[in-house]
Amino acid sequence: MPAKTSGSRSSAAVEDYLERILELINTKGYARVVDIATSLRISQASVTNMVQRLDAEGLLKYEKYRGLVLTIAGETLARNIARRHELLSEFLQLLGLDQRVIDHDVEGMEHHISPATLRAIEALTDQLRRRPALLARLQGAAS
Amino acid sequence: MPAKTSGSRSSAAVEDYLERILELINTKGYARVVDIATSLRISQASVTNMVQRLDAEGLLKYEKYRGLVLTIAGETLARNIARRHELLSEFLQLLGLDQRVIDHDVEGMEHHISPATLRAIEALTDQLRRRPALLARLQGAAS
DNA sequence: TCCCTGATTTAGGCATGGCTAAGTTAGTTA
DNA sequence: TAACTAACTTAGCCATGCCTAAATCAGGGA
Repeated sequence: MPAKTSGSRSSAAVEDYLERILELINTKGYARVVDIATSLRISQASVTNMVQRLDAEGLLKYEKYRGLVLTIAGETLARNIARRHELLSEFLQLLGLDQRVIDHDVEGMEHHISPATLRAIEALTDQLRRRPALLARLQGAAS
Repeated sequence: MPAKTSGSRSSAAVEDYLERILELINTKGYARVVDIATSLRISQASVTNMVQRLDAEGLLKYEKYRGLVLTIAGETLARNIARRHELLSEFLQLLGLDQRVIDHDVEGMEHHISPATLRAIEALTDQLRRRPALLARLQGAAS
């Protein structure tokens, strides 16, 4: 079986891991198993398992007991996932929703949004930002 | 353990079943195992399994080899799920997205949208409908 | 250097929600 | 009414991803 690189859809779990790993690397400079586990609120054992799988899929380089780094493919994917997360989050913020609701909904939705839909939401967000009157009207309706 | 009625979050799978069952009942007058299976593109055995579970959860009444009907709780829930699906679908249609993309994304997202977010999107949809100029600008960007 | 401890890994399970194969049921048809 | 067949159910299995408990590793201090 050839190494799976850009093909083969990533699962929601894989996307969550990559997103957190990139975030940890960006903020702390590295991503240890214990940090990933804490951040995702899952056990360290589960993280070890998934990290081995991500290594097998070529999304990161992993050395037992030592640590891990994202591959180019993994980092590119992680960046796209992070960007999607941010765009959705900004869109919902514009609608005046509570940040906890936003975090919950984005976490659930983000794995199911196709590129075309994301582009459309991005364009909509841009337009909404320029229409404060419209926004004011919307934010009255939110929780 | 008391019968679980309105409490306890439904899984995405449960929501998908209820949505299809209501749709079948509305269009054909009944929902047989074989119809549900075909509609959801899963095996009849899987449907039997889930239908028994939905019966145990009080969302429908099921008689072996005979058929099923939604309970009040099940129908209410199914209607809410269907409405959420429609609202999301209409919103994405307004953005000018391809119907196949819409179907795919809504199916994925719908189970993760909270009531507050749904209300906000509903309000946004209402406002967008009144602004053809804005819509025209958006639909240029979509695939 | 030896040991202690926190970090990590392995082993073995569990729940969800799919599947196929092998029966069972019941309505239709001859 | 007997049998055929489509619909349905049961039994047993699989993958994904999570878990806990029990090793194992590695770095720092005595």
